[in-house]
Amino acid sequence: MAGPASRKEISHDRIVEAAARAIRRVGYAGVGVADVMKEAGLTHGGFYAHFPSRDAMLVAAMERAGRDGAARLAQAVARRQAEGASALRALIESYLSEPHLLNCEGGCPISALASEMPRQSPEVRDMAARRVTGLVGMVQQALPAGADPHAAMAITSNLVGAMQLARALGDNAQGRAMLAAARQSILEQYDSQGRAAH
Amino acid sequence: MAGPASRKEISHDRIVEAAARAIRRVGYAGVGVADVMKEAGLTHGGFYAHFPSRDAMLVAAMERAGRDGAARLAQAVARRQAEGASALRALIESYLSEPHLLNCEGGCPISALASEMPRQSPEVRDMAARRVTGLVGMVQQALPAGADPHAAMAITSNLVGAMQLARALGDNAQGRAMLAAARQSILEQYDSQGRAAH
DNA sequence: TGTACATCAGTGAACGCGCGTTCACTGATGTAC
DNA sequence: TGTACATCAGTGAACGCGCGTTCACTGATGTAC
Repeated sequence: MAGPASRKEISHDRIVEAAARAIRRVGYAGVGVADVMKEAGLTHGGFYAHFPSRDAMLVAAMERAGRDGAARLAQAVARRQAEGASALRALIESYLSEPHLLNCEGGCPISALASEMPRQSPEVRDMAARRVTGLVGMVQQALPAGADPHAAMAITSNLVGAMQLARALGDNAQGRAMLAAARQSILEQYDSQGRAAH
Repeated sequence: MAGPASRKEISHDRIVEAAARAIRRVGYAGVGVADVMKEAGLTHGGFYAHFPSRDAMLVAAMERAGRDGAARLAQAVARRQAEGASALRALIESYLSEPHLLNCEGGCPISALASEMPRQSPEVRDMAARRVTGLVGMVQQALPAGADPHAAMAITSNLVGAMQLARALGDNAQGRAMLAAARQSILEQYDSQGRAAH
């Protein structure tokens, strides 16, 4: 990544970025090579100078989406912690927030793609599994040092499940109730201050 | 549904059943009209005598999958309750079981399809939302009478999230750990006997 | 600095292929008398 | 009971269309002298 990026590297980056957004917006099965290239400002013919196959693009897109999603989440968490929230509360309230509910395209790729993962190629599945492990790790770090790793896994599955069900129900009272229920339940069980604060 | 089923009704039923399995196996985006008809023992040409469109089939398939999944789950729950488990424990251990992890095609359509739901037609989304509400209802009934409805929502999202992440991780130690973590966490928080029993 | 050439990134037409959908037809089932 | 006809469920070929992939070509960039 160091050094001046060549013209091709710049294009490659734009393609990956477009693909990372596309998989979260329309799903693995919904992304087309031509659409992604168009969104990157190119024509479809040049695609195979950048990737050996559509599947290889999916792998790169998943990696990028995971990295971006994690970075964005970390930012939101830091903001909330600066306002005095505990690490866990900051994470839970950032992840299960209304902006994240609405912004699937720019959010966590696990919530956006979880049920499609078992149907992907081994390469895509491996990358996806790594992203899941990464999210569990972020949750683990928000817990007190030495916390049971099972807690981080359980919280992660609750985060992902709640966001997906909320999106399935839609941007309405039902969807928001799903997010609120999960926030409340997790904090009640795992946040030392319980649901008292905020 | 009463009365002797006509030849066409029998075929229709076989098509819906095949579609209900197909959506859970390959996802909404992965099912094709011809595949479903073939699995039902018919040729694709006759499809439009049964449904006005592929999308209408998806709606019927979702309804059937939800009904079947719920019935199968209720059976498993009853079996476990007969062995002395609490209603909640029976539900959690049935849903987050290894057989359910492996049998996506015959299991809960919400776990199989959650992340694809926001991308479907209004008709499919409506049916899917009804199925989500149904699963929340089953959890609610397994909780003590008068329990906070938020608890049922939180538990449901944890169930669905854990099953999806476990499937994403695969049928290995990681996947099974995800299921175990969620089972433990839910029972610890909501089962009156905590994690003592069993 | 200027010229000639090689390299490179991207273009756009073309390819097979499988999809959802349509439709003329077939063969079986049911009905009328 | 037997015959003639109408109805019905399903068949299989065909349709446009969009997909992933390939490839001959173009025009810009970089290099040699």
